[in-house]
Amino acid sequence: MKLSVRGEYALRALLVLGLNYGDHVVRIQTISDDQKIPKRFLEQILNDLKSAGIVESKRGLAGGYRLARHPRDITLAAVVRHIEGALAPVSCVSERYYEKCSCPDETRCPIRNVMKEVREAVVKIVERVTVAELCERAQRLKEEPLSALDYII
Amino acid sequence: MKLSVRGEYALRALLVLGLNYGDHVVRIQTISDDQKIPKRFLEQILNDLKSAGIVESKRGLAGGYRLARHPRDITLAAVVRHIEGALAPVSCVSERYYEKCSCPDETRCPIRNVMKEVREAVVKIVERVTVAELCERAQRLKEEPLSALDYII
DNA sequence: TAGAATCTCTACTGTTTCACTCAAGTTTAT
DNA sequence: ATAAACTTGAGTGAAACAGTAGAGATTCTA
Ligand code: FES
Ligand code: FES
Repeated sequence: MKLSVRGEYALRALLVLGLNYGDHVVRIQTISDDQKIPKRFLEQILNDLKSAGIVESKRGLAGGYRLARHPRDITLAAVVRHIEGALAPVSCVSERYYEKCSCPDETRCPIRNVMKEVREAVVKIVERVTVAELCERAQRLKEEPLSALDYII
Repeated sequence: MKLSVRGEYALRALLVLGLNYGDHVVRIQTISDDQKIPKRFLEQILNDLKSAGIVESKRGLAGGYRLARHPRDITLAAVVRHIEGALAPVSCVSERYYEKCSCPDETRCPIRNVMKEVREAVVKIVERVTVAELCERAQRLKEEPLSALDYII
Protein backbone atom coordinates (compact mmCIF):
# COMPACT_ATOMS: atom_id res chain seq x y z
CA MET A 1 0.00 0.00 0.00
CA LYS A 2 1.23 3.45 -0.92
CA LEU A 3 -0.92 6.46 -0.15
CA SER A 4 -1.06 9.21 -2.75
CA VAL A 5 -1.81 12.76 -1.69
CA ARG A 6 -5.37 12.14 -2.77
CA GLY A 7 -5.68 9.24 -0.37
CA GLU A 8 -4.13 11.17 2.46
CA TYR A 9 -6.57 14.02 1.89
CA ALA A 10 -9.46 11.58 1.89
CA LEU A 11 -8.46 10.17 5.28
CA ARG A 12 -7.93 13.62 6.73
CA ALA A 13 -11.31 14.77 5.50
CA LEU A 14 -12.95 11.70 7.01
CA LEU A 15 -11.19 12.41 10.27
CA VAL A 16 -12.80 15.84 10.37
CA LEU A 17 -16.19 14.38 9.51
CA GLY A 18 -15.67 11.73 12.18
CA LEU A 19 -14.86 14.31 14.83
CA ASN A 20 -18.01 16.21 13.84
CA TYR A 21 -20.20 13.16 13.54
CA GLY A 22 -23.86 13.87 14.27
CA ASP A 23 -26.89 15.38 12.61
CA HIS A 24 -25.31 18.44 11.15
CA VAL A 25 -23.29 18.66 8.03
CA VAL A 26 -19.79 20.09 7.50
CA ARG A 27 -18.96 22.42 4.63
CA ILE A 28 -16.13 21.66 2.22
CA GLN A 29 -14.71 25.08 2.98
CA THR A 30 -14.44 24.22 6.66
CA ILE A 31 -12.60 20.98 5.99
CA SER A 32 -10.43 22.71 3.43
CA ASP A 33 -9.44 25.44 5.89
CA ASP A 34 -8.98 23.09 8.80
CA GLN A 35 -6.80 20.61 6.96
CA LYS A 36 -5.19 22.93 4.41
CA ILE A 37 -6.48 20.96 1.45
CA PRO A 38 -7.10 22.71 -1.91
CA LYS A 39 -10.85 23.21 -2.02
CA ARG A 40 -11.58 22.26 -5.60
CA PHE A 41 -9.50 19.12 -5.23
CA LEU A 42 -11.28 18.22 -2.02
CA GLU A 43 -14.63 18.59 -3.79
CA GLN A 44 -13.59 15.85 -6.17
CA ILE A 45 -12.43 13.59 -3.41
CA LEU A 46 -15.55 13.95 -1.30
CA ASN A 47 -17.68 13.36 -4.34
CA ASP A 48 -15.74 10.23 -4.95
CA LEU A 49 -16.26 9.09 -1.35
CA LYS A 50 -19.95 9.80 -1.82
CA SER A 51 -20.19 7.50 -4.81
CA ALA A 52 -18.64 4.84 -2.60
CA GLY A 53 -21.35 5.33 -0.01
CA ILE A 54 -18.86 6.45 2.61
CA VAL A 55 -20.15 9.99 3.00
CA GLU A 56 -23.41 11.67 2.11
CA SER A 57 -24.13 15.27 1.21
CA LYS A 58 -26.71 17.97 1.58
CA ARG A 59 -26.91 20.55 -1.17
CA GLY A 60 -27.72 24.21 -1.22
CA LEU A 61 -27.07 26.89 1.36
CA ALA A 62 -26.15 25.31 4.67
CA GLY A 63 -25.19 22.23 2.74
CA GLY A 64 -22.15 20.05 3.32
CA TYR A 65 -21.00 16.53 4.01
CA ARG A 66 -21.44 13.99 6.76
CA LEU A 67 -20.46 10.37 7.20
CA ALA A 68 -22.98 8.03 5.62
CA ARG A 69 -22.41 5.40 8.34
CA HIS A 70 -21.28 5.34 11.93
CA PRO A 71 -17.54 6.08 12.22
CA ARG A 72 -17.15 2.66 13.78
CA ASP A 73 -18.36 1.08 10.54
CA ILE A 74 -15.93 2.80 8.20
CA THR A 75 -12.60 1.02 7.98
CA LEU A 76 -9.47 2.55 6.53
CA ALA A 77 -9.31 -0.46 4.25
CA ALA A 78 -12.61 0.46 2.61
CA VAL A 79 -11.51 4.05 2.10
CA VAL A 80 -8.06 3.27 0.76
CA ARG A 81 -9.38 0.54 -1.49
CA HIS A 82 -11.84 2.93 -3.04
CA ILE A 83 -9.43 5.83 -3.49
CA GLU A 84 -6.18 4.05 -4.25
CA GLY A 85 -7.14 0.59 -5.40
CA ALA A 86 -5.28 -2.50 -4.22
CA LEU A 87 -3.72 -2.71 -0.77
CA ALA A 88 -1.34 -5.42 -1.97
CA PRO A 89 2.25 -4.53 -2.92
CA VAL A 90 1.91 -6.42 -6.20
CA SER A 91 -1.25 -7.00 -8.19
CA CYS A 92 -0.83 -10.77 -8.29
CA VAL A 93 -1.58 -11.07 -4.56
CA SER A 94 -4.51 -8.70 -4.49
CA GLU A 95 -7.86 -10.23 -3.61
CA ARG A 96 -10.12 -7.64 -5.20
CA TYR A 97 -7.85 -6.07 -7.77
CA TYR A 98 -6.08 -9.17 -8.92
CA GLU A 99 -4.08 -9.00 -12.12
CA LYS A 100 -1.56 -11.60 -13.07
CA CYS A 101 1.98 -10.41 -13.32
CA SER A 102 4.59 -11.39 -15.85
CA CYS A 103 6.13 -14.15 -13.73
CA PRO A 104 6.51 -17.40 -15.65
CA ASP A 105 4.80 -19.48 -12.97
CA GLU A 106 2.65 -17.68 -10.47
CA THR A 107 1.90 -20.71 -8.32
CA ARG A 108 5.57 -21.32 -7.62
CA CYS A 109 6.72 -17.75 -7.29
CA PRO A 110 8.53 -17.13 -3.99
CA ILE A 111 8.23 -13.37 -4.40
CA ARG A 112 4.50 -13.68 -4.60
CA ASN A 113 4.73 -15.86 -1.54
CA VAL A 114 6.43 -13.15 0.48
CA MET A 115 4.22 -10.41 -0.88
CA LYS A 116 1.21 -12.33 0.32
CA GLU A 117 2.55 -12.05 3.83
CA VAL A 118 3.08 -8.35 3.38
CA ARG A 119 -0.44 -7.95 2.09
CA GLU A 120 -1.87 -9.86 5.05
CA ALA A 121 0.07 -7.74 7.50
CA VAL A 122 -1.19 -4.52 5.95
CA VAL A 123 -4.77 -5.68 5.59
CA LYS A 124 -4.83 -6.84 9.19
CA ILE A 125 -4.16 -3.32 10.36
CA VAL A 126 -6.22 -1.20 7.99
CA GLU A 127 -9.21 -3.50 8.17
CA ARG A 128 -9.26 -3.21 11.94
CA VAL A 129 -8.78 0.54 12.20
CA THR A 130 -11.92 2.60 11.68
CA VAL A 131 -12.63 6.29 11.42
CA ALA A 132 -13.87 6.06 15.00
CA GLU A 133 -10.52 4.76 16.15
CA LEU A 134 -8.81 7.52 14.20
CA CYS A 135 -10.85 9.99 16.23
CA GLU A 136 -9.95 8.28 19.49
CA ARG A 137 -6.29 8.38 18.60
CA ALA A 138 -6.61 12.04 17.71
CA GLN A 139 -8.02 12.60 21.16
CA ARG A 140 -5.26 10.68 22.88
CA LEU A 141 -2.56 12.45 20.88
CA LYS A 142 -4.08 15.78 21.73
CA GLU A 143 -3.86 15.02 25.42
CA GLU A 144 -0.43 13.45 25.41
CA PRO A 145 1.42 14.32 22.24
CA LEU A 146 4.72 13.30 23.79
CA SER A 147 3.74 9.69 24.20
CA ALA A 148 3.14 9.35 20.48
CA LEU A 149 5.86 6.78 20.17
CA ASP A 150 4.08 4.44 22.55
CA TYR A 151 1.44 3.71 19.97
CA ILE A 152 3.72 2.32 17.31
CA ILE A 153 3.16 -1.26 18.31
CA MET B 1 5.13 -0.29 -0.10
CA LYS B 2 4.03 -0.68 -3.68
CA LEU B 3 6.22 -2.57 -6.11
CA SER B 4 6.55 -1.21 -9.63
CA VAL B 5 7.35 -3.54 -12.49
CA ARG B 6 10.94 -2.38 -12.16
CA GLY B 7 11.06 -3.55 -8.56
CA GLU B 8 9.43 -6.84 -9.37
CA TYR B 9 11.98 -7.44 -12.12
CA ALA B 10 14.81 -6.63 -9.73
CA LEU B 11 13.63 -9.22 -7.23
CA ARG B 12 13.14 -11.83 -9.90
CA ALA B 13 16.59 -11.21 -11.28
CA LEU B 14 18.08 -11.52 -7.81
CA LEU B 15 16.22 -14.76 -7.33
CA VAL B 16 17.92 -16.17 -10.41
CA LEU B 17 21.29 -14.93 -9.22
CA GLY B 18 20.59 -16.41 -5.82
CA LEU B 19 19.75 -19.81 -7.26
CA ASN B 20 22.98 -19.67 -9.25
CA TYR B 21 25.09 -18.32 -6.44
CA GLY B 22 28.72 -19.39 -6.68
CA ASP B 23 31.86 -18.49 -8.55
CA HIS B 24 30.46 -18.21 -12.01
CA VAL B 25 28.56 -15.33 -13.41
CA VAL B 26 25.13 -15.27 -15.10
CA ARG B 27 24.50 -13.43 -18.36
CA ILE B 28 21.77 -10.84 -18.67
CA GLN B 29 20.42 -12.78 -21.63
CA THR B 30 19.97 -15.87 -19.48
CA ILE B 31 18.05 -14.00 -16.82
CA SER B 32 16.05 -12.21 -19.45
CA ASP B 33 15.06 -15.47 -21.11
CA ASP B 34 14.38 -17.29 -17.89
CA GLN B 35 12.22 -14.60 -16.36
CA LYS B 36 10.78 -13.04 -19.51
CA ILE B 37 12.14 -9.61 -18.74
CA PRO B 38 12.95 -7.17 -21.59
CA LYS B 39 16.72 -7.34 -21.92
CA ARG B 40 17.59 -3.66 -22.28
CA PHE B 41 15.37 -2.80 -19.36
CA LEU B 42 16.98 -5.51 -17.26
CA GLU B 43 20.41 -4.08 -18.09
CA GLN B 44 19.39 -0.83 -16.50
CA ILE B 45 18.05 -2.53 -13.42
CA LEU B 46 21.09 -4.73 -12.84
CA ASN B 47 23.34 -1.74 -13.33
CA ASP B 48 21.33 0.04 -10.72
CA LEU B 49 21.67 -2.90 -8.32
CA LYS B 50 25.39 -2.85 -8.98
CA SER B 51 25.70 0.77 -7.95
CA ALA B 52 23.96 -0.25 -4.73
CA GLY B 53 26.60 -2.90 -4.11
CA ILE B 54 24.02 -5.67 -4.29
CA VAL B 55 25.40 -7.38 -7.38
CA GLU B 56 28.74 -7.26 -9.12
CA SER B 57 29.59 -7.79 -12.74
CA LYS B 58 32.20 -9.20 -14.99
CA ARG B 59 32.60 -7.64 -18.40
CA GLY B 60 33.55 -8.96 -21.77
CA LEU B 61 32.88 -12.33 -23.32
CA ALA B 62 31.76 -14.80 -20.69
CA GLY B 63 30.80 -11.83 -18.58
CA GLY B 64 27.68 -11.46 -16.50
CA TYR B 65 26.39 -10.76 -13.02
CA ARG B 66 26.63 -12.40 -9.65
CA LEU B 67 25.54 -11.43 -6.16
CA ALA B 68 28.04 -9.17 -4.46
CA ARG B 69 27.29 -10.69 -1.07
CA HIS B 70 26.02 -13.97 0.27
CA PRO B 71 22.29 -14.42 -0.47
CA ARG B 72 21.73 -14.57 3.27
CA ASP B 73 23.02 -11.02 3.58
CA ILE B 74 20.75 -9.40 1.01
CA THR B 75 17.39 -8.46 2.44
CA LEU B 76 14.37 -7.59 0.35
CA ALA B 77 14.21 -4.35 2.30
CA ALA B 78 17.60 -3.26 0.98
CA VAL B 79 16.63 -4.08 -2.58
CA VAL B 80 13.22 -2.45 -2.49
CA ARG B 81 14.53 0.62 -0.74
CA HIS B 82 17.13 1.11 -3.41
CA ILE B 83 14.83 0.51 -6.38
CA GLU B 84 11.56 1.97 -5.14
CA GLY B 85 12.47 4.28 -2.31
CA ALA B 86 10.48 4.38 0.91
CA LEU B 87 8.79 1.29 2.33
CA ALA B 88 6.39 3.47 4.30
CA PRO B 89 2.87 4.12 2.99
CA VAL B 90 3.28 7.86 3.53
CA SER B 91 6.50 9.84 3.47
CA CYS B 92 5.98 11.34 6.92
CA VAL B 93 6.56 7.96 8.61
CA SER B 94 9.55 6.94 6.54
CA GLU B 95 12.83 6.61 8.44
CA ARG B 96 15.22 7.05 5.52
CA TYR B 97 13.08 8.93 3.02
CA TYR B 98 11.28 11.20 5.41
CA GLU B 99 9.43 14.16 3.98
CA LYS B 100 6.90 16.06 5.95
CA CYS B 101 3.39 15.95 4.60
CA SER B 102 0.86 18.72 4.47
CA CYS B 103 -0.85 17.83 7.75
CA PRO B 104 -1.23 20.84 10.04
CA ASP B 105 0.30 19.08 13.05
CA GLU B 106 2.39 16.03 12.38
CA THR B 107 2.98 15.15 16.02
CA ARG B 108 -0.74 14.82 16.68
CA CYS B 109 -1.80 13.20 13.45
CA PRO B 110 -3.73 9.97 14.04
CA ILE B 111 -3.30 8.94 10.42
CA ARG B 112 0.44 9.14 10.77
CA ASN B 113 0.01 7.12 13.92
CA VAL B 114 -1.70 4.28 12.08
CA MET B 115 0.65 4.47 9.13
CA LYS B 116 3.56 3.98 11.47
CA GLU B 117 2.07 0.65 12.45
CA VAL B 118 1.67 -0.29 8.82
CA ARG B 119 5.24 0.67 8.13
CA GLU B 120 6.50 -1.41 11.04
CA ALA B 121 4.52 -4.42 9.89
CA VAL B 122 5.92 -4.20 6.39
CA VAL B 123 9.49 -3.53 7.47
CA LYS B 124 9.38 -6.45 9.89
CA ILE B 125 8.77 -8.81 7.01
CA VAL B 126 10.96 -7.46 4.24
CA GLU B 127 13.88 -6.85 6.57
CA ARG B 128 13.79 -10.46 7.69
CA VAL B 129 13.39 -12.08 4.29
CA THR B 130 16.60 -12.45 2.31
CA VAL B 131 17.43 -13.62 -1.18
CA ALA B 132 18.51 -16.88 0.41
CA GLU B 133 15.07 -17.35 1.91
CA LEU B 134 13.54 -16.52 -1.45
CA CYS B 135 15.54 -19.39 -2.91
CA GLU B 136 14.47 -21.75 -0.14
CA ARG B 137 10.85 -20.84 -0.71
CA ALA B 138 11.31 -21.39 -4.43
CA GLN B 139 12.60 -24.85 -3.61
CA ARG B 140 9.71 -25.64 -1.31
CA LEU B 141 7.15 -24.37 -3.80
CA LYS B 142 8.73 -26.44 -6.50
CA GLU B 143 8.37 -29.60 -4.45
CA GLU B 144 4.91 -28.94 -3.12
CA PRO B 145 3.19 -26.30 -5.20
CA LEU B 146 -0.19 -27.27 -3.84
CA SER B 147 0.66 -26.38 -0.29
CA ALA B 148 1.42 -22.81 -1.34
CA LEU B 149 -1.42 -21.51 0.75
CA ASP B 150 0.16 -22.86 3.91
CA TYR B 151 2.83 -20.22 3.79
CA ILE B 152 0.56 -17.23 3.80
CA ILE B 153 0.10 -17.25 7.58
C1' DT C 1 45.61 -9.33 -32.93
C1' DA C 2 40.94 -9.27 -34.96
C1' DG C 3 36.32 -10.14 -33.73
C1' DA C 4 32.41 -11.22 -31.25
C1' DA C 5 30.02 -11.32 -27.07
C1' DT C 6 29.33 -9.10 -23.15
C1' DC C 7 28.59 -5.16 -19.85
C1' DT C 8 28.30 0.46 -19.50
C1' DC C 9 26.50 4.89 -19.93
C1' DT C 10 23.51 8.40 -21.54
C1' DA C 11 19.68 9.84 -23.69
C1' DC C 12 15.26 9.56 -25.65
C1' DT C 13 10.15 8.46 -26.14
C1' DG C 14 5.38 7.40 -25.71
C1' DT C 15 1.95 6.50 -22.13
C1' DT C 16 -0.13 7.01 -17.89
C1' DT C 17 -0.82 8.95 -13.41
C1' DC C 18 -0.92 12.87 -10.32
C1' DA C 19 -2.43 16.93 -8.38
C1' DC C 20 -4.80 20.19 -9.26
C1' DT C 21 -7.81 23.99 -11.78
C1' DC C 22 -11.82 25.80 -14.30
C1' DA C 23 -16.38 26.56 -15.96
C1' DA C 24 -21.02 25.97 -15.92
C1' DG C 25 -24.88 23.91 -13.63
C1' DT C 26 -28.19 22.53 -9.77
C1' DT C 27 -30.08 22.88 -5.20
C1' DT C 28 -31.68 25.21 -1.11
C1' DA C 29 -32.07 28.64 2.99
C1' DT C 30 -33.28 33.27 3.68
C1' DA D 1 -34.31 36.81 -5.90
C1' DT D 2 -30.01 35.84 -4.37
C1' DA D 3 -26.09 33.92 -2.55
C1' DA D 4 -23.91 30.06 -0.74
C1' DA D 5 -23.32 25.65 -1.08
C1' DC D 6 -22.73 20.96 -3.73
C1' DT D 7 -22.30 18.59 -8.93
C1' DT D 8 -20.35 17.37 -13.14
C1' DG D 9 -17.12 17.02 -16.60
C1' DA D 10 -13.39 18.62 -18.75
C1' DG D 11 -8.65 20.43 -19.07
C1' DT D 12 -3.62 21.02 -17.87
C1' DG D 13 1.24 20.92 -16.62
C1' DA D 14 4.58 18.09 -14.49
C1' DA D 15 6.35 13.89 -13.11
C1' DA D 16 6.81 8.91 -13.08
C1' DC D 17 6.76 4.62 -15.61
C1' DA D 18 8.21 1.16 -18.81
C1' DG D 19 10.69 0.61 -21.91
C1' DT D 20 14.02 1.53 -26.43
C1' DA D 21 18.21 3.03 -28.76
C1' DG D 22 22.97 3.86 -29.72
C1' DA D 23 27.64 4.36 -29.05
C1' DG D 24 31.35 2.83 -26.16
C1' DA D 25 34.40 -0.11 -23.15
C1' DT D 26 36.08 -4.67 -21.77
C1' DT D 27 37.45 -9.35 -22.26
C1' DC D 28 37.65 -14.05 -24.08
C1' DT D 29 38.90 -16.82 -27.98
C1' DA D 30 40.44 -18.07 -32.39
S1 FES E 1 3.78 -14.20 -9.54
FE1 FES E 1 3.57 -12.09 -9.05
S2 FES E 1 5.59 -11.67 -8.38
FE2 FES E 1 5.82 -13.68 -9.16
S1 FES F 1 1.34 13.89 9.46
FE1 FES F 1 1.58 12.66 7.70
S2 FES F 1 -0.45 11.92 7.48
FE2 FES F 1 -0.71 13.40 9.03
